[in-house]
Amino acid sequence: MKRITIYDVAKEAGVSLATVSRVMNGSDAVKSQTKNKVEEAITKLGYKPNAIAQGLALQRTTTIGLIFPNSAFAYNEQLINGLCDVAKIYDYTIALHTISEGITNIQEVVDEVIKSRVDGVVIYSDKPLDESTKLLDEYAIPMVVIGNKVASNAIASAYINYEDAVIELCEKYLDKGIKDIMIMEDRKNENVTSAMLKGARSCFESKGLVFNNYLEYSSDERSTYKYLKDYFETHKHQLMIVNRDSQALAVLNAARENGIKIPEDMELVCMTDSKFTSMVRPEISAYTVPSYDLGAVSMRLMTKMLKDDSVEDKEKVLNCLFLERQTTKR
Amino acid sequence: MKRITIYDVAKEAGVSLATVSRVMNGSDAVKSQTKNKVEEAITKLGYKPNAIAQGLALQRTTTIGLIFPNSAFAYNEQLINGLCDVAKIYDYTIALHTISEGITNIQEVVDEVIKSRVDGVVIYSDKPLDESTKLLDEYAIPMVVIGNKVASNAIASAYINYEDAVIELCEKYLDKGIKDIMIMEDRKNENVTSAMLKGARSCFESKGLVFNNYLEYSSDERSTYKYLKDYFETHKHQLMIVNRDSQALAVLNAARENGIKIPEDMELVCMTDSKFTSMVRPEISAYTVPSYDLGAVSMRLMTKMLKDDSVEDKEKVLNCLFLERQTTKR
DNA sequence: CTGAAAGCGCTAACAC
DNA sequence: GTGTTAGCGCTTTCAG
Repeated sequence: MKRITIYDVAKEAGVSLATVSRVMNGSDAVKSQTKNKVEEAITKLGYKPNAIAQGLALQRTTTIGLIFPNSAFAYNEQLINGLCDVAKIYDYTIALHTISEGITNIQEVVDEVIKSRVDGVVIYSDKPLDESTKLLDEYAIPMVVIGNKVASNAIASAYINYEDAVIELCEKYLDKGIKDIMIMEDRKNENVTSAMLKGARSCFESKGLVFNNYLEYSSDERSTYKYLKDYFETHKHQLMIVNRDSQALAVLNAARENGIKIPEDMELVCMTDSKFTSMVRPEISAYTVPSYDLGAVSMRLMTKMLKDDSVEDKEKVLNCLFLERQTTKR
Repeated sequence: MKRITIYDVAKEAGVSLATVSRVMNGSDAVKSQTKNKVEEAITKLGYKPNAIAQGLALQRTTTIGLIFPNSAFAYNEQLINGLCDVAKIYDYTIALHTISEGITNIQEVVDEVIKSRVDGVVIYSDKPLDESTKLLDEYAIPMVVIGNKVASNAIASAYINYEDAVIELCEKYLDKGIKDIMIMEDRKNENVTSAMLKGARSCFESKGLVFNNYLEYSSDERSTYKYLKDYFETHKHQLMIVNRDSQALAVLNAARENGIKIPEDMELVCMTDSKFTSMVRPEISAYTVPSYDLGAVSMRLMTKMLKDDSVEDKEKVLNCLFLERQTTKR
């Protein structure tokens, strides 16, 4: 099918292209009679306006770029849904730019994004932001960063309040006299783990204690399990705090195989709930993370920035909620 | 920062815009001296070509649309990675259009896609294709459909060969004299389950038997578990075949709580492997699905269609491989 | 209320 | 080799 343009519609309706444009955009009052003629022509020809040409003429594309590490897809389904749903509500299209840890040159992605002339860009990052994203700032492209606390004029950010969650958790246990709390650190989510450590430290400090109990190991679930299997032969803690479901499972398996009973001998809390935590036995106590909301809020922030660049509150912090299940004692 | 155009570069370098365009596209031989001047100007000004203007001029956007049900994100991380990686290799950008079961009007999404003037569109679908996608065909937009067997001139497709996998599996068990094989059907993945049933039926038939053992229930993991917990009070099978990891977990839990031992009393095979299948105990025997490849192949198919529209083999079928673990007997 | 025409930034003939 | 110019499809003044 030949691509039909606004000219074709104009000819068919016997008006000028300007008039067609007007009825398309519902702008000025067009005489309802001619309006009807035009609309008939549009449906008759099956005309769909060319968003590219509109983009050129208007200097805006109504698409927002999304920079996302592909390793984060699996546990961010809901976040992406939130992002997409809100984008759809405000009639924005999402241009997806994935980055692969250690493979993709971020510089290149940023270049692409700039070339594509998106109206704004949303960046998800588990790690402190790369230098090269500063280029986006220079080009005055509105940005919202997810998972990072960033302060700037044209940059907004949204993230989960892991720090307070850990403070709450530690406080509860310290109050019960439980001090041997271990945080498992995997380097995949620097921001999250640093917030967790910060929370633990400040909580311990507030009680006149010092927190320095954390396990660092090279990540990937297989080796987490293997690492822990050795580790638990000689170690045990009163409470283990891990970040993701896969780590919690590794703890569960490794502990069991070393005769450590959960929750009797050792308790376990996962900071990021997923549908799997309640599907294994024992069910894993965890914090629900408002992942969908995080996406939705971030995109809403973006649309706001795009509308009036004076957004009052450029930093959105979302809290998570503890779900007591079977890996913690009542 | 003011958006700088090809005119600015031309002025800065003291040449015409055509020359700048030439060095950008590395086309004709440009005198290396002027080429240098231009390149200097480009870097000095930080010029990035406007992809929108290019799109208008060239009548192609180098972006391909991806229509994806948001419910499928969680278990298709690798597929998306495959899609993205290959798109990047061939310098295509991906415009993401999500659809929410029962909420999104597919017609609207298709409209958006057409307006956006993508060069092609990749559609992931667990279900038989919707009528409204025919519009894409009418507009002669190259399509590749993932997870669906579709035949047409401008449509290619790629999918996993679940049918043969099930045939192989059933054959093995029938040969051992095991006939009580149950397939669990969740309506979320119509295409997969229908392929599985087809496989089972044809295998049984080839042995002079009739297969009609399948459980249909309204999906979602919670209720799967609850449903099975009741079901296993009065039922037991020699082999259960399920589609996804969450279903396998539900079987595992429900069976255990009804005193059914796996694999001793009942064996279990999951058709779609995930990282969780080997993280639970017992580890779940499963078929590895070449999910990344499925994405990569699909996108490759797309790029091929975009280059020379005469792609010889428009149907790619990928096989899966059985991984024997602890929920099946040796 | 409607039409004519000037861009938006770039590519691709077509000249020189 | 390099410059000129006519579009690509649409929006938006500016006239009428």
